Amino acid sequence: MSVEPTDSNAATTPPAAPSDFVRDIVAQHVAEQRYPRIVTRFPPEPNGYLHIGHAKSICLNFGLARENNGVCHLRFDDTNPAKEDIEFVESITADVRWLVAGWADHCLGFKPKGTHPALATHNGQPDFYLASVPPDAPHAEPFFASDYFDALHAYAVELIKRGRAYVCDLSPKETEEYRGAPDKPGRESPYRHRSVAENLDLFARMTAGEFPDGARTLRAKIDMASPNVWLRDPLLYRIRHLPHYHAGDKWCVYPLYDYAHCLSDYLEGVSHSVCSLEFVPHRALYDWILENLGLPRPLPRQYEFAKLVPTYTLLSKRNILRLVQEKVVAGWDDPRLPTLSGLRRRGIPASAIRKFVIGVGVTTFNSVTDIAVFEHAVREELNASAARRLAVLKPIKLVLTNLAAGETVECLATNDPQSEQPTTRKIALTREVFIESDDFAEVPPPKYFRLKPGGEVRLKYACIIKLDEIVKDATGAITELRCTAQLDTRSGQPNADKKVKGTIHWVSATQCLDAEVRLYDRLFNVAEPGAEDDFMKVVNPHSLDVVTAKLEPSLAAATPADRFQFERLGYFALDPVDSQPGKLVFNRTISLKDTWSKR
RNA sequence: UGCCCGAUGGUGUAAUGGUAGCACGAACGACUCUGACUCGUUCUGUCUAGGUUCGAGUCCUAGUCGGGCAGCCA
Repeated sequence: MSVEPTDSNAATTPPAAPSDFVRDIVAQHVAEQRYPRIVTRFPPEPNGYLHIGHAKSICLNFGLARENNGVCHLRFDDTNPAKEDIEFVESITADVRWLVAGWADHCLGFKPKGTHPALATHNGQPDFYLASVPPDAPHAEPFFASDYFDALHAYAVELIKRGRAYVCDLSPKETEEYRGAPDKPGRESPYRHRSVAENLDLFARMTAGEFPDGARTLRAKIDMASPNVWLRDPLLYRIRHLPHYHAGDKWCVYPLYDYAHCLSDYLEGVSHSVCSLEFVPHRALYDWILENLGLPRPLPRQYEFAKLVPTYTLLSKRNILRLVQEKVVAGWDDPRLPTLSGLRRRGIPASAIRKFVIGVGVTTFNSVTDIAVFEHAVREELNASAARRLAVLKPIKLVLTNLAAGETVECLATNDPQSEQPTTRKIALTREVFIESDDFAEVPPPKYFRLKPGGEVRLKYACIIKLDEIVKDATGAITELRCTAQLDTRSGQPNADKKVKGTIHWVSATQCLDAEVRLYDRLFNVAEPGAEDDFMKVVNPHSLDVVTAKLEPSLAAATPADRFQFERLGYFALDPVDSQPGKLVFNRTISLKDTWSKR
């Protein structure tokens, strides 16, 4: 059967659920009931801040969960005590919760604080398992791979007993030499054929701290001639005499990523382990470890997708760190950075980030996404939700000569023109007002609709004015514009319908607020800063312009949660860090599209 | 010169052997008390060469181009 879609319904039809190769795979597994439940995970290492690239992974993993009545675990992949810190688990947790709030909160999986995988029996076999709880359950916390160190160690002993792992005494340098090269097979370690008993003994002594860092490793016994170098007896455990920020000082052997990740997924009952393309060669190892342990429950599988690469931005932790350290930006949450904390501070709604990253789709093709797509998503969200206000960024004084000094003319301004039933507020027109200096030109270019000598414009929500005189000081600088207000062109007055080509924004010079406004622009001058020899050479020196603006008085009541459109200028929000009552600081989230200045 | 992966307008993505569509972008126009929004028109595409088929973006073969893989990082 087929039903012809009608155009009249198109606007109200909700957008189709996302469709991509990962969702296709999951749908098939749901259909064949391969897993008791769809469980995904977002597994950051707590060694930096999350950025918009992570948002793509978060939205994919949480999206998979919410579309399949599943759950997505936030798990810290913290197997390297040398790099990780509690500071990052806090910021990452806050960022994830902010991003999914109101969209997939109900899919976020935490676990009871302090719990570790429990040993149980599954189909008559011993099995470790750790179930999730909702994040708002009492004493809930995210998952930590470091909570699995006991289970992981037990699995390692099992691999040794099965003759699938051995303790190797090769030094780091020797290990590298024995590994060979992608086009050249490796050589077997001389320690590869130790007895199970000897391996068990040595691994126990490694764990007990008998050997110094780097002296020995635990390795999987796979195939030193494999064309996939990750299968050439990969390291499972290394010795690190270092305390761990979460696991404490119990351990001096720590598992490596490939060993810990697949088993962490299994322990949590993860069904689909979705990661980025650089892990494709690791997939064979992911499967090998799980398949060689004789595990009783259905095994998770790894699927890979291409990372997000937006133009005019840099995403790697290393590069962002350099921008922070060299003080190109003020910190990890600088509003010019693509970090989630930076974007949030800039005033960008989480919903806009979600709309963007979901909209770009999920493929296995390395692509570059035009940042304009992101900017469009931000404007679309804000246009629908931001309250309209009047503000002047770079003021020039204008005197309405036919108004008395103390006289005020009450005007009604619309708060939400996109709404079905717009609301209004009162603003005062006075003899002296500020207008934007860009809205006046003594020598106007062609097709200039704004204020010019002898010309007329409308003051938004007020009346049409005519420019009579330009007053300059001794140096020739303009000090004020003297105009006549045509009060009968106000809304509701006889000539309200009079048309002029230009409408400009303004604020009363006697009833206004001063505020610091930070005008942000892109951080780089080239589309692909990462492709430069040194991205520091292409930093945009004008990425931040700080002005003292004049705001309409109602903005004194603004809170950091508010989003505003300063009409004809852009979208603005209070800086949640630096703004104080009485000393307001606004960030420009994004400008309005400007098809005029482009000419 | 080993192995793996990929290739659809300027960009991103859809089409699962049967009309190459959507979005961003750009240009032009309409509307406008935001040069915004909205609306309309237009623009540009299946890497190449063979093959299978009634029919190929889709399947096969070869090539070209691009990405990835040799951390005791994740």
